[in-house]
Amino acid sequence: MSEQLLELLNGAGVRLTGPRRELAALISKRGGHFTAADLVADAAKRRLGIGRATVFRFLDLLTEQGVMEHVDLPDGRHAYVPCEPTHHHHLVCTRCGSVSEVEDCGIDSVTAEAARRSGFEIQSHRLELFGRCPKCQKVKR
Amino acid sequence: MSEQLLELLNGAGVRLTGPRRELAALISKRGGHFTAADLVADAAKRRLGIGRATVFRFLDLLTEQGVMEHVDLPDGRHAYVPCEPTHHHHLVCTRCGSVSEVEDCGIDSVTAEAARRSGFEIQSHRLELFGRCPKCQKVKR
DNA sequence: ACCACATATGAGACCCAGTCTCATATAGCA
DNA sequence: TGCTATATGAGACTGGGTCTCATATGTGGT
Ligand SMILES: [Zn+2]
Ligand SMILES: [Zn+2]
Ligand SMILES: [Zn+2]
Ligand SMILES: [Zn+2]
Repeated sequence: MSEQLLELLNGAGVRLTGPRRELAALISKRGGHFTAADLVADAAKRRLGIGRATVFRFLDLLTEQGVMEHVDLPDGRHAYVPCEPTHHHHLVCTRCGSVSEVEDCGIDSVTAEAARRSGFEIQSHRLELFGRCPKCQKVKR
Repeated sequence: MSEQLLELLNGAGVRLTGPRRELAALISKRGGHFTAADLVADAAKRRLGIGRATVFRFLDLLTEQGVMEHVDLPDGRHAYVPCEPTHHHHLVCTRCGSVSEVEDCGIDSVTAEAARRSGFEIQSHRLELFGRCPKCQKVKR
């Protein structure tokens, strides 16, 4: 899992440093979305002396490479989620935090219709879906 | 324009105070999206002695009443946009900042399809569209 | 018109996410 | 092994937003 990340970075003319390996491992161990503070805390707990700035720089790097994205949770928090470098949208489980990805599933017709009605020329869009993953649906409310 | 806001607040068991009237006027004068800092600056410029906290409290109040929403601009900035209290989405002009609203235009079928494929039970979604408004399309790049 | 009291306000401390700077360390390559 | 571009850590700094608390004010009842 974290090998994928490192392999990708390797092929992008980027150095494979100690802190980056460790952060990649921490991220893949989380599996779903997380906040920057979560990652910083993870690193602190393991007493790897990784600085705040390095964490943010690494998140930026992954984002540039297209394997990480920002998501604004319904409660307003700002989270990061690892993902594939193709255009897609996120399904975020509001209970356990797991994230699935979906391709467009026809949203292009929605944006086209919105453009037609409004006269806007649409350049980009952002769609996020929030709910309960299959596992969490089985848990009693 | 700002009368609408005040009228609405009046009907919601909320006090019609001086600062609220003034802020309502400033907001309606802006017309599109704005940041909290913009509003604070507007108020400061007029030397109404309105405190930061009051501005944020008023924005929260309007949000609770459903006539204001948060939008995260593509550049990551956090903006507020006045709008109708029904479910809808925003078309934000990235050049002049004006905002249009669109109803769902068929996004329900998109979310339904995503739910079917993923097994998620979808509770809410967020869709934002960014582009150029009709006016700004006429401006040379 | 007045009062009483719940509610709203302003000032400023505070918190948290994210950025910047700069001196030091290190990966990758000759 | 050594050189150099690149990455790092510490900590200052910024900007958005919240909290506290003493004071002010809208509003409903008289
Ligand atoms: Zn779940
Ligand atoms: Zn899409
Ligand atoms: Zn809206
Ligand atoms: Zn425009």
